[in-house]
Amino acid sequence: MDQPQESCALSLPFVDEQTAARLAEIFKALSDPTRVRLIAALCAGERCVHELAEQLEMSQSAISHQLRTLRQLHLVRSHKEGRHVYYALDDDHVLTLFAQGLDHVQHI
Amino acid sequence: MDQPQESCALSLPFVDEQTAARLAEIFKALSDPTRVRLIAALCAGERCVHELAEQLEMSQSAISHQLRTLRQLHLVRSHKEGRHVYYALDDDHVLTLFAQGLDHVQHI
DNA sequence: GCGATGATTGAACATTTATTCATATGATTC
DNA sequence: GAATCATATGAATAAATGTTCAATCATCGC
Repeated sequence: MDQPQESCALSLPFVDEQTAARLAEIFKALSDPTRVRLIAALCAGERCVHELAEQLEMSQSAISHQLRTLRQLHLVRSHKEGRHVYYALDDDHVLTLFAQGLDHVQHI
Repeated sequence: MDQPQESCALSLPFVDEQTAARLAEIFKALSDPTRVRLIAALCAGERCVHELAEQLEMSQSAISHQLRTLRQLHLVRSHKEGRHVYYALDDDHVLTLFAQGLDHVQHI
């Protein structure tokens, strides 16, 4: 508490501009309520677009746009089955980050 | 890998709209490169505004504005000493989140 | 008090962002 | 082939965001 500098110096030796930018980019992916809800929904398993739109009570178009953002950031992946496109979480990286954020929010 | 839904259902039972909003708000705090660099700088210990401005090579005004954002989100706290205002990380909550994000970025 | 330094504030501006709307593409069913 | 369903896309709009600029407030040394 009194000396945060020492407890941090070990794990965070140096953050250059590029690292800061990439870090910000990752956090930005989770900085929107709609995207957070999408990630949360996909935690229960893969879903197609109109299922997500129904669950979030938002337009299919809005959901599709946000899914594209998440896809471009490699947070979700998609595969086609007939006329449906199923989305799922891409890797566990962001999931742990997400869960930890949730932990913080709920434990206050 | 094959069944992300099951590994998640345990830790993420339900995320309502309010929780999603608060979660997004926390991540949003770290979604800007300047704020990330500020947090990183403050990991080395408390700093006054013009030190931070020097280190980040940005105007004092820009830094002050961002510090206000961080202060309002309770990520940093400040105290006055003479004409200097020293900023420090507020709690460890966000630090662990920050460190984990950094971990992800660096281990790819 | 006066000038200089450190910090905050508000307005202005440019940029980004999220959603809506309309439209297009692709696949299925009849 | 026509109609329908599921999705994607692009333009448009409104809202939010980050930085700059100018002005202000507070504190220190002279």
